[in-house]
Amino acid sequence: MLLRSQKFFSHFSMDIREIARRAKVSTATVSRAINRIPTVDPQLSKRVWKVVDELGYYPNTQARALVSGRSRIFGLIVSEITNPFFPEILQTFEDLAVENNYEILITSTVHDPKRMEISVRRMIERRVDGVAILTFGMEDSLIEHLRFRKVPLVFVDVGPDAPLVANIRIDYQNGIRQAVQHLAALRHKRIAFVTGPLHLKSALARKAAFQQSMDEIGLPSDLIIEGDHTLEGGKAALIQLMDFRPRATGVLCSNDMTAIGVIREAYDLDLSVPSELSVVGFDDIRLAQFTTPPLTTVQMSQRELAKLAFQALMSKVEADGPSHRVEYKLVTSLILRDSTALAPTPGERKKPSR
Amino acid sequence: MLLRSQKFFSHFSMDIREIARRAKVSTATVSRAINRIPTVDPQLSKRVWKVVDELGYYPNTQARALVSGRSRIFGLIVSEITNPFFPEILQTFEDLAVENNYEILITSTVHDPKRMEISVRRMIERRVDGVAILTFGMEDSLIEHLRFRKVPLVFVDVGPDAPLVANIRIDYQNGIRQAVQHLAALRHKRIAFVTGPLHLKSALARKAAFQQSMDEIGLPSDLIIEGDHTLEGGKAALIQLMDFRPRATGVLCSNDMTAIGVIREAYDLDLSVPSELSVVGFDDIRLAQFTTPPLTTVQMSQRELAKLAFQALMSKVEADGPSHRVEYKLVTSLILRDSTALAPTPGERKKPSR
DNA sequence: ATGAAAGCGCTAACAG
DNA sequence: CTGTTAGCGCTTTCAT
Repeated sequence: MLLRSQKFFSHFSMDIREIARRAKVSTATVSRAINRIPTVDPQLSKRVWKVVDELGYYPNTQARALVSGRSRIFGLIVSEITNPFFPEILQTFEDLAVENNYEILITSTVHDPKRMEISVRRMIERRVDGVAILTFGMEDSLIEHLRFRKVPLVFVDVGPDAPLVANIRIDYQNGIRQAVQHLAALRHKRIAFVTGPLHLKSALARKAAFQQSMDEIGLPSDLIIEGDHTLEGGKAALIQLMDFRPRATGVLCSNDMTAIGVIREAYDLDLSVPSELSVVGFDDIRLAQFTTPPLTTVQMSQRELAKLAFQALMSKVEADGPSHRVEYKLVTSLILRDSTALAPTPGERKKPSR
Repeated sequence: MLLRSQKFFSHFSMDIREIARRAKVSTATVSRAINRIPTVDPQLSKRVWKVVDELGYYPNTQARALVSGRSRIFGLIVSEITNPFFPEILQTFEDLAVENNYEILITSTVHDPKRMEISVRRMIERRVDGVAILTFGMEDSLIEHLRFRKVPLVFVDVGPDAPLVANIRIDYQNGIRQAVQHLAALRHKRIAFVTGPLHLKSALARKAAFQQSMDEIGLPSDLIIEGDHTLEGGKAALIQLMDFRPRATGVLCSNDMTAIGVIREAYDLDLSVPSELSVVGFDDIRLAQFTTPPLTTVQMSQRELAKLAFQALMSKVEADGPSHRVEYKLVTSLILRDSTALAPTPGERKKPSR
């Protein structure tokens, strides 16, 4: 009671009733006007909007969500925000959220099973309208929690095949084939591959794509080193690679961080990139443009990926009928920069070892 | 009616009443038990929790927020998520959010005044409990919207001095002085500074700190080039710098991206870093570890900054009384990596121009 | 200590 | 086309 009377004095907590009163209409009409229901009399609508603008009224989304049963929030679960792969994705989600009047509930599992669990709980408590799961690997039981509550889901590569679950399949082969053929065209014969952690589907798929691409052009894919998608892994991989004879003159990496590690180790070994060693990455994170030299890499467009994911969620939410299962495809392709060059002629080394 | 009876069959949309029924208590007791109000009978509490766990009940945060008047959401407004300065900050916010049972509403203005406006609107509509504004520059009128609604705010460097507004002041001087003295100790006499966009307070402050630090040790600060905090700006700056005689042997940059641009241009000019040119950055973004060579830079801890911001908001929210104005301080300091070395001896150049 | 009941701010039947 | 009214799921007096 006291609270309500206070509102007469400070109108910083306006509600729809107050607007109704001042515009001399019912709350229903205010609601309709604000939601631009076409059937409202333009006269009344104008009156309502006038008051709304004058008072700086903003509808309370919580209340809306409560009654409408839709929060207009999408969850986004990533494995680590600081992984350079994700900021671009988040930005794209943000852009689309603004465009479509949603909010993003971002969550970062930091590879911790407990955090994943919390992550899912948070999504459910906030009653998100859908979740994009961009973490490489997640407990099935957690996914069940979401599916149980009929929350639309979208995965990359690893999603279960079920209703209300969309899947974005990455075509690794295309980009990796281009990379291999690019190196081959530069007369590289000894082309190595540094893998990611081999328990990840995506890392496995990249490796397989490499092998197939080498097969296609009759080159042996015997120079395969296991990495872990980190800079340190890339450094270690190059060191191992130096022991092989004949030496690799080109290295294709399972992701960009690995490639950056390779470049870094090459620098430490006084091995010049690209004149003595060509390096190709994968992902095309923003950082790839900023290395010295700028990295030739296989692009897997983060913007495109995010767009597909967002659209997948939107269509599941808007869809009334039993939504058809949809598969989305994302193609990869090579981006040429300066970390690749003609293979060095055998026997000739530009710099003597220091 | 129909809706309610459906719930008998599919319990995926449990509510507090259903829990109450099954635990044979009132909804009030359920609420109390869940919120761990100490006065509830342990017996009843146990009964409630049993049902809650069995049914996988998660309270509806929207409803909670509606009645409690607190959303447990903090807004975070940044200028661009893809700016490498921010992911670490967001991750820290995320960590603290999990710890304290909040959510983060992230918003990215992408330097667009319209987006800023939308950003503020979104914050208000979702009834956030506080907003951290980490965008360099924002319309006063927008800030007014938030202040008007008594939303606690925290700024970095640029906040107005008002109640409910916290401010984090950065001590640029400390780190920049260390950088200057580091270069001086390496016998650099010609030390240049590449500024950021000079309409930004933070850029101005860095430049001033440089000038003062040079003064302190009796070196002239005549080599100042205006940059724009981008890689391209850094490249352009170094080109300009090459015209000055005697040439600069050390360059301090207003941020890391600029420094990376300088390194990149040096590479293009076949000028070796650090043996012919020492480069120092500012911010210590993650990327700084990944450049070739790794960048010596002034650290402004993003984790620390984020922590201060989050705590500032928390304390404003929890505080009941008229909150005392608080100023937080963040100190900067030099991180040594490999982009700096002894100044080259005059007259001696290792490589002839190519 | 527990329960009944009144709302939080909004939308959506349902009447008129 | 507009208004009345019954909730959405929860917390919180106020009685008991």
